[in-house]
Amino acid sequence: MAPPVLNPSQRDAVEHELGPMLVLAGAGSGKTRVVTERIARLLGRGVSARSILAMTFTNKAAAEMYERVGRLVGSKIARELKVCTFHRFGLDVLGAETKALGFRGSSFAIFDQSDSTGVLREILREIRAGKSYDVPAILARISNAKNAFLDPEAWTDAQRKGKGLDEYDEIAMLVYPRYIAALRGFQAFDFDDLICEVVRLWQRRADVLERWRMRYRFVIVDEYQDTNRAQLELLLLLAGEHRNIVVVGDDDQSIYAWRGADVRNILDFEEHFGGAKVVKLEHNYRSRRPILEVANAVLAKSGARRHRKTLIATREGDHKVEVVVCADPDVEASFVATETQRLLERENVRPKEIAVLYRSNLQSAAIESALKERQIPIRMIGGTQFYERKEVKDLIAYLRVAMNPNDEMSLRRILNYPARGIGDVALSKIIAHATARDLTLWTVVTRPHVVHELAPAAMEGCRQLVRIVERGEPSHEISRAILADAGFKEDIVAGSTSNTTAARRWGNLEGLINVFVRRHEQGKGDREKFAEFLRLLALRADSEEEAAIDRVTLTTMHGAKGLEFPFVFVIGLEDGLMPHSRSLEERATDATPDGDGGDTGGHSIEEERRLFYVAVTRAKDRLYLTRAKHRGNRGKMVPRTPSRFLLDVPAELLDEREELAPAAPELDKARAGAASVLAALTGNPFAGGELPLIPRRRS
DNA sequence: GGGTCTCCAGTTTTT
DNA sequence: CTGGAGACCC
Repeated sequence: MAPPVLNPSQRDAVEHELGPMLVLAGAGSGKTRVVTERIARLLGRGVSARSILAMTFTNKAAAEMYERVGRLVGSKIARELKVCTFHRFGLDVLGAETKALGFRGSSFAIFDQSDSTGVLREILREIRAGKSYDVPAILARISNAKNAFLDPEAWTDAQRKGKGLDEYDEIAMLVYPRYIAALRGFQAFDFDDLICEVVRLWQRRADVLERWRMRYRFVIVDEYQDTNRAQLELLLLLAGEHRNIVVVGDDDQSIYAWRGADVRNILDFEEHFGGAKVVKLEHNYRSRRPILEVANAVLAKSGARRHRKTLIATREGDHKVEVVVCADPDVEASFVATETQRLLERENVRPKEIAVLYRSNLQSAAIESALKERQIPIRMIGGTQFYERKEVKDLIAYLRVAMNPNDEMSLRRILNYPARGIGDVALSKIIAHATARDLTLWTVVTRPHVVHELAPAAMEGCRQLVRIVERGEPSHEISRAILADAGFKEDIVAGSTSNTTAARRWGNLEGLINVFVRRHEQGKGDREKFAEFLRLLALRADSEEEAAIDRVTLTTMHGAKGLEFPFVFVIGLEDGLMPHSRSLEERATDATPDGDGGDTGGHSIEEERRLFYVAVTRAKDRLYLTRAKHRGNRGKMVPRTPSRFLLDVPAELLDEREELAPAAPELDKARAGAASVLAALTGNPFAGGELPLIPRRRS
């Protein structure tokens, strides 16, 4: 792929030694290579591996970087480096500084979204019963405030100064301080805290900051365009003095403003770190020329403030990018599936070389079934993370309580799950009793008879729970016993709308237990390691890798960032979907380039354009862009206009054709049916167990 | 306390 | 058309 010799700008970046540097790395320009070679070079120049910190956004990116550096310098030295996600780094700092934080004990919990949502829901119930709010929406606002490094007061000020405060702003401002207090009550941090609390700690404790500054003399940040204000503050504190900071990123691939990323970080890097060297990597080693021409055409129309870059092709090609205009989504899906099948059968392409990208998850179902009908193996990226699934979290909560009965969040979660007669009334009585006497929740649950007027059923429920939890030291065997005793299977069957969902959920639990078994076999099954594993689960979204599998990838355009495929379909290129209608609603008034008016989350049309650019640049050899002329909108079919981004591309760069009717897959139905049952398990990365037989739900 | 019904809304998502 | 959450009833 990339030539063995570095090009001049790459070499420039690799050889940089001291002081700040911004590497503007266009899509496919070999940035990971630059980062890894630069680390190797630093090491070769005598820099101690222990003083190098490289931060990324995802575990996957961190693992890849670590692995590639290892190949370059040997795993022994690589192990001394700190290569991790931002959040992991935050966790390390907080974990090492529990004393300075004034914590009781040395550990704290990490809350994921659903934990946080639960806490917030409770707060809302307390303060304003009656009206129902979109709790995740409020949480998102609080999260945005944290990402912008605004505490409740600063945030309130900023909000008041800005113009339109809607109901949700008001309510979010009201609950923000309470939310923080509630987390502290649980001795917990949410994801955002892992960054913000480090900054706060460093701000008030110069001595602590100094230690970390001394420790990490060289800081490298990947995907810098995705950093938020809080992360910038962290970097300014950590590296502002020695200024050995290298950031790598591409403002043209900034697609996460809606969750707090602030492109201004990369645009204004030279102001934040004065005298920074800037290197642009514009040679693209991934995509063939016709694909890059489309990508460049998309960016050429950008009205955003940006570091100007134009991708330079290094690979020729004679297939123009194809635009396929389909009658409707069914035709679109059947086109994708038929063409995929053709590639697999006639052109000797492997499934894993193909990807289908869409703007919204809603679009995946049609493609998914069209491919399944033809028995083409698929893998879907995204969707609910394994460890976020309800049933998985339920079992984990049991284990956490078994490990540590004072884990109150987990205890509350399982107290009445599966239902055992402890409803709202009983729960409030138990909590009231505990609070009044300053007892832990667990203490009360083990002695339910002391609670005033507790219903006999609830009392029995408590005893039952205690029996289940106190079965013994948590392990994979105990996990199975918990599932059986607590009645997970029965609850899942009763609560599932279909046999396949029940099978999938039960399969997830089997998968989780498989993970425990594997850890046990690897000698990581002892109490300490198991407890630590349970505690940090929130941080490992994608622990198990399914890299080797040979399947067609289905993912959102967001999910595709950082990936590449020889053959790519980008579907649904219609106004309203891409760009998404939400981005079109935006008040046309505040077009301030660095407008902080974007508290709405910053879904600008320009971000949609960049998203399209990201999608296009995933393709190495061939790119198909599809759209439907009609699409169902809540029931009825509505005519659709082509995406404005498609219209931004000169017609001569595209090869357009129409697809009017679906091509029927040639295949007998019985086999297709069997395929879809099997496919129900494909969402499970650990699919190892057999499909459990679950009785049909009684009707 | 728990099961059923109805109504509403419906981007993107890592840690 | 779907899923989730709240209202409502047993």
